[in-house]
Amino acid sequence: MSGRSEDFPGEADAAAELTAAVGSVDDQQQPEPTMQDRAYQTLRHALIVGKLPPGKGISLRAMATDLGVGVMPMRAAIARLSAENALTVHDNRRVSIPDMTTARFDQLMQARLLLEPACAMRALDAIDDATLARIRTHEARMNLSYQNGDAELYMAANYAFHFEIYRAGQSDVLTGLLESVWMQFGPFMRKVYGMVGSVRLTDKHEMAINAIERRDITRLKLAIEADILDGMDLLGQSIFTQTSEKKAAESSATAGKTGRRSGAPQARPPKEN
Amino acid sequence: MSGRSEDFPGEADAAAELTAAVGSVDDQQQPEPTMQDRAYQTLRHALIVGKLPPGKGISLRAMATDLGVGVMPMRAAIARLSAENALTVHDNRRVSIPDMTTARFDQLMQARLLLEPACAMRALDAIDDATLARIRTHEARMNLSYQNGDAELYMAANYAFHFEIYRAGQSDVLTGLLESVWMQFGPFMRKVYGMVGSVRLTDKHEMAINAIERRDITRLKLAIEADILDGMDLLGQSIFTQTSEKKAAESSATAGKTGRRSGAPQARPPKEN
DNA sequence: ACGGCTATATTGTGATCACAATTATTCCGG
DNA sequence: CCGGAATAATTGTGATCACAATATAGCCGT
Repeated sequence: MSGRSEDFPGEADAAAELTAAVGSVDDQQQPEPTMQDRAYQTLRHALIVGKLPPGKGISLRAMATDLGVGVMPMRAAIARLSAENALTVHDNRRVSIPDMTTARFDQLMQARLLLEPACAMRALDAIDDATLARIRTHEARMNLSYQNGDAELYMAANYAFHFEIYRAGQSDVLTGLLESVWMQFGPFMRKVYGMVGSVRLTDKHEMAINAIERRDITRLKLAIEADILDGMDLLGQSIFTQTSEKKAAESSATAGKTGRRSGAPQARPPKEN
Repeated sequence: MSGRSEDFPGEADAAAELTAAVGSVDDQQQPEPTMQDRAYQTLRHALIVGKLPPGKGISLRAMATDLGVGVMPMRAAIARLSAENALTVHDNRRVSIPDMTTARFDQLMQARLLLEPACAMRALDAIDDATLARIRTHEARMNLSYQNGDAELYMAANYAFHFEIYRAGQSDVLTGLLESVWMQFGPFMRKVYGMVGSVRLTDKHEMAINAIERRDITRLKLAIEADILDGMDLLGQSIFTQTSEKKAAESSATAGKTGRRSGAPQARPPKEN
């Protein structure tokens, strides 16, 4: 389990892996962050970057000792992530990374398709040269990490790219909702780590940058939508074993209605990994 | 109730008022809820119903003694609500109800307009007779509380009405995002407590029910959008002193771009209120 | 009477201990 | 060799104490 190529770097003892390079994806407050913020940011980064597998159980004390923080800050961090639906709390009072189902995948994609184009449109003419330069930097970092095969860095740059645009829209409400969505979406990416960019479709990020330069709002919207749909196809066809290939087409996110219901919302003993 | 008609029931000593009728707006888990869940549900209900004024400071120990719970459960509840952006945590490490600004109001309305019609459309043909009966019950409760002038009950029934529909869409992701939005939106309602339904526009809830009965998806979408826009006009014109009346038309949520930026995200000492 | 300084009170953060419940492990009888 | 019962370990929840930082009240000098 630990040595496979398509598997995870440090699955059981993700301690050192988690703490590495935490502040790269998000940092914006200087008044010396608290310990619970450090714990939160570490876990958050691991989630967005796809470092944590779906269904993995999260133990309070174990994670605290792994991360080198006390139990109390870790408790606050886990509580916060649970509130953001980035962690699932079962009725056993035990928390874990949410499971991966086609229904949840479609829901997350629909949320992205509803919110992200709107955020981008809000942001369009609020993007000044400095912001555009940062956006280009993120895209360059993406291409670089793509060539190097560094999937985690690729994910981090992808997150930074999108949210650099969305935050320019100056809607804390929408970006807050989207951060929750991305944290829920991150663990899905883990399953396609080996094949990130295996089929390199036309880069929708360049299209988005061009649209921003030309202040073309409809093209920007289309670029964001196309980028989301690309990822949707890539993940949807790789994660879930599609027996009937026509289902991939009609299970579109905007169409919704996956038809499958989960019965009790969350009532299943979580496996430790 | 006890005091002025348009004013709040118990502003400073909201202890007994907060604990009253907490499980009416939301209850769904039987394995004896924990103390932190009780505290969370109480505060959550107070937020959705509009019982808490914007800008009000939330003290951990004070709120704990007021609610009759320990400090630790209250800490967890506040942490959870802060993560859902229902409470604002300042860089002073001090939390408060978010402030009321036109920018935030527009952002919340845009989020509602983006998510709620989509949720309703998802739900349409998943609404069976039992669900429709519950929806009618909520609407009846709304009309009743409207006649009695009970604004809090009106708000609770309104929440129940909408989410009875949205939850039928079976998208935990979208409903989770919407719950955050509604908790942020609740305190805005407090400012128009006296004038709820003062101008009784055509009831969009009946229109929604009719659309559900006839399985008319476009009419349902229009009904939800119209309901949101009605509340937007009602609140937007009452809360904020609109000097130029044309601004009310062009500050539409879908258009976004309120133009006002808040500078530092959250850095202002909260008044205890 | 008013402004600036000190002292008191209250705040959030974090550690440590205790407890009940659940899970994992061990051990014994078959 | 296997299955079930009893023990041990680990889990989340909550209380209590300690501490530094902030806000409030009080006071005195002008």
